[in-house]
Amino acid sequence: METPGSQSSLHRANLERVVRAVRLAGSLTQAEIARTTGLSAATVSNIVRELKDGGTVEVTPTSAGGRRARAVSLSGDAGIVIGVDFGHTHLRVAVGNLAHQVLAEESEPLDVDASAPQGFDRAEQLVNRLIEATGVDRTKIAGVGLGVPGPIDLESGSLGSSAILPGWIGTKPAEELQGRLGVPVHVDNDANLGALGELVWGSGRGVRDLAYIKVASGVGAGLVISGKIYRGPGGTAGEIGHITLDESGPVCRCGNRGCLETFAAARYVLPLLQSSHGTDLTVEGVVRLARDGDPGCRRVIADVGRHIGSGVANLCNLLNPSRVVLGGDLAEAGELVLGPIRESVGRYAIPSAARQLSVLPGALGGRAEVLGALALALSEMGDSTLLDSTLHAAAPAFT
Amino acid sequence: METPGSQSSLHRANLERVVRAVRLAGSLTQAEIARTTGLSAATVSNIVRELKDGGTVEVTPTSAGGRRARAVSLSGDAGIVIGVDFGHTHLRVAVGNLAHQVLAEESEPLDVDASAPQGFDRAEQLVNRLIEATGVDRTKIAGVGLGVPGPIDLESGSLGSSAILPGWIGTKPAEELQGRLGVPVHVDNDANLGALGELVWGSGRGVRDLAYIKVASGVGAGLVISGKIYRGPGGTAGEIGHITLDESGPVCRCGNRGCLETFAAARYVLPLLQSSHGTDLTVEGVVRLARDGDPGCRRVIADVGRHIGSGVANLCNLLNPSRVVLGGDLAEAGELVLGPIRESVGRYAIPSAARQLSVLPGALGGRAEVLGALALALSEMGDSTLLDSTLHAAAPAFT
DNA sequence: CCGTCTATGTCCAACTAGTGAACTCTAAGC
DNA sequence: GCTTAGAGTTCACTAGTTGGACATAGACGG
Repeated sequence: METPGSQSSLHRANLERVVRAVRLAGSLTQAEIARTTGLSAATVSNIVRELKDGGTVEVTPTSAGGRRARAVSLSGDAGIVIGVDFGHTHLRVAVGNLAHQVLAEESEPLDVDASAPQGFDRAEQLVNRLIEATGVDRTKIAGVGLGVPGPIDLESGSLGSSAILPGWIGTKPAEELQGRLGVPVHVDNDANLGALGELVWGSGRGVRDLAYIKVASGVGAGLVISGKIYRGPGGTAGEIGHITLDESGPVCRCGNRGCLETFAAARYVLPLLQSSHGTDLTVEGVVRLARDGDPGCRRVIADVGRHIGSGVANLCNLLNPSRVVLGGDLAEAGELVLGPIRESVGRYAIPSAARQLSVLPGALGGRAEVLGALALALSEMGDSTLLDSTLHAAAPAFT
Repeated sequence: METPGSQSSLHRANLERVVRAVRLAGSLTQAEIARTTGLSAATVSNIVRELKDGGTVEVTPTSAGGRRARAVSLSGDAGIVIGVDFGHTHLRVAVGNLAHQVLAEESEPLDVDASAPQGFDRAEQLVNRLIEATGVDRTKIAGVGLGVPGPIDLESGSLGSSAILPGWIGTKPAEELQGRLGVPVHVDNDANLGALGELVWGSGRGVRDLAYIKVASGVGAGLVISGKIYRGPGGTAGEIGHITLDESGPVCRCGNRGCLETFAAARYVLPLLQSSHGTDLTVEGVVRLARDGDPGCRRVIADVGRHIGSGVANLCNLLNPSRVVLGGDLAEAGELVLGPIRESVGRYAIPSAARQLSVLPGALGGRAEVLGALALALSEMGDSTLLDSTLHAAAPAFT
């Protein structure tokens, strides 16, 4: 069964091919599947029957455009995936199906002082609430994607140092949640998930290489290379927030000086405006004021943009992505921040690398990470979990 | 024949599997092939027969250890690949076979004033000389890898601006050489090929992610991600030489200021020593003097190392490779330059990314690029050229 | 309203390719 | 000399894809 290179593995690959084609297009007729996958009509016929029997796919006898085409689409309840995202102040949960449809989504404020167990309790409750609300079958849950705002150690799966709260350091979020929900949980940091979210549903659609830059309390980047998250051998790729811009700049929480983060992250930038604009400013507030014309806020945002642009220029020289997507609250500032970023990139990156680059704001706002968590669950389960169930379901029918 | 998902494609994949297993191990018995590939003994038997008939593989009736095992190895003359490398002052050619053995290698000085056609003439001659010297069959040449010291435009295949000589700009080296030699030529820049060379034969063996930093007249990096050269969507990834270290630093040939290159490349560094050490210094000379204890040269090399280290730290934060290999003449300085690099990396990179990083000197010296060109020819042809010939050769035997 | 046309989906026979089991072969060990 | 164990081969079987024949049903033209 598990032998690579056997015909059954080929069959499996073909099943995946069909499922993927259907998923990408949303709905296809068998003839279209045959054309896009390159498989013969006969093979497609067999595979579709098998998938239909397994419940993965629905065949609607559509009498749509023409003669007698039956539209094949992923059946909505074939499998459910869940995305959970712990933010600095929010907890977000989304429920989706294998057809890449988001069935429900909800967020609630997360108390900054909450301990890790409390956080997981809240997450579990919210997940349960959404499951009930959408009325999906719990046994259909194929996987959960989990986003945490901090580095995850690949080997141990534990949360590293620069996380939101000291109390969460060393916890193993995936294990924790898996224990509560009883389904496989895959975890990654918020920047990577944001990248994945924008790639699948947002500003990164249609691109294979993408850098998602998230500016919030810290600055991080999620890198997508050839359609996959790139984490690096040690799992800490994308730490754009700690590239050095000024060797004698402000001391950063990482211990170095003049990191990009010290010029762009909320915790370092907001204090600049405290004396003039009061102490309880938020990034959102600054953005709102800037849009309304406040010159101080505009200036600060532009400066942040320029610094981010320097970092992006480095990224651009090294990796040459075709698209950079800006996420986080700051992205709401639109051209006020994107303009300076582009200007900086144009100045500091080599022209051949900068020429093809497009810098866009994220299209999903704060939802990027939850949706990315959904996408993670989908991609981590491969299509294989789905297909396994198909095979198992189909097997009795043949004996 | 070209349909994906068909049995023939499966068969092809299995052929490749076997060839790869044999190549990696050098020599295997059929039973061992079966174990490592996961294929059944019967299948292996068939595949080996097919490959043997096609001439790709040799079966030596070894009466080695035990009962009756026949060692299967790639036949040395099944296919020949050639690597050609144009350096700033050298032309290097290597001839190898599919078993990853280098059969011959030769270099000669290349006149810096040579025009592009002269250069290609010389390359053609040298290739012919080596082919004769090794006595290989010209018809067995499966492909040629070509290295050029400048950026290659992916679409047009023409040489970009920052190349060695103005006269070469706009030429299409691959076409040029392909026309003369009559076999497929694949071209890439020297940094990428150096990375590939070190990956396959040098300091990068056994690693999947590698950054090769070449310091010469310019500074460039070749990035290997998941075992493959990463060029980026625009083909200009790895331009580590032009990340900005000091916004008000020296003006760089790229138009920006304070690029890493202005602190590390020969053309900017050698003048520093001119007043004290004379005008006709070379990097090699500086390295030699430094090893003999010359304090000025040591200082300059250490400074270069520190600056390179800053760039590597950025690279490390963004990409988190597990290994960085230093190439070019400067690598000969060994610890004199590696020490400061490591120190800088330790200072400017975030600890979790720096921890697992090893910084090594290249093991191949000036040969890295030619050998990389060989590897490029091997990888570009995939195993498929090889397998095609097998299939074609085998086909008549069946009819 | 009816025949023709065309694209869809299904069925069947042919073919490709991998697999387990039985078999042969060789050298080592007792 | 006999046994044994691992290596490689052969053969019958099975899984799975494919091309072609066939049935179907709407569109189009008369």
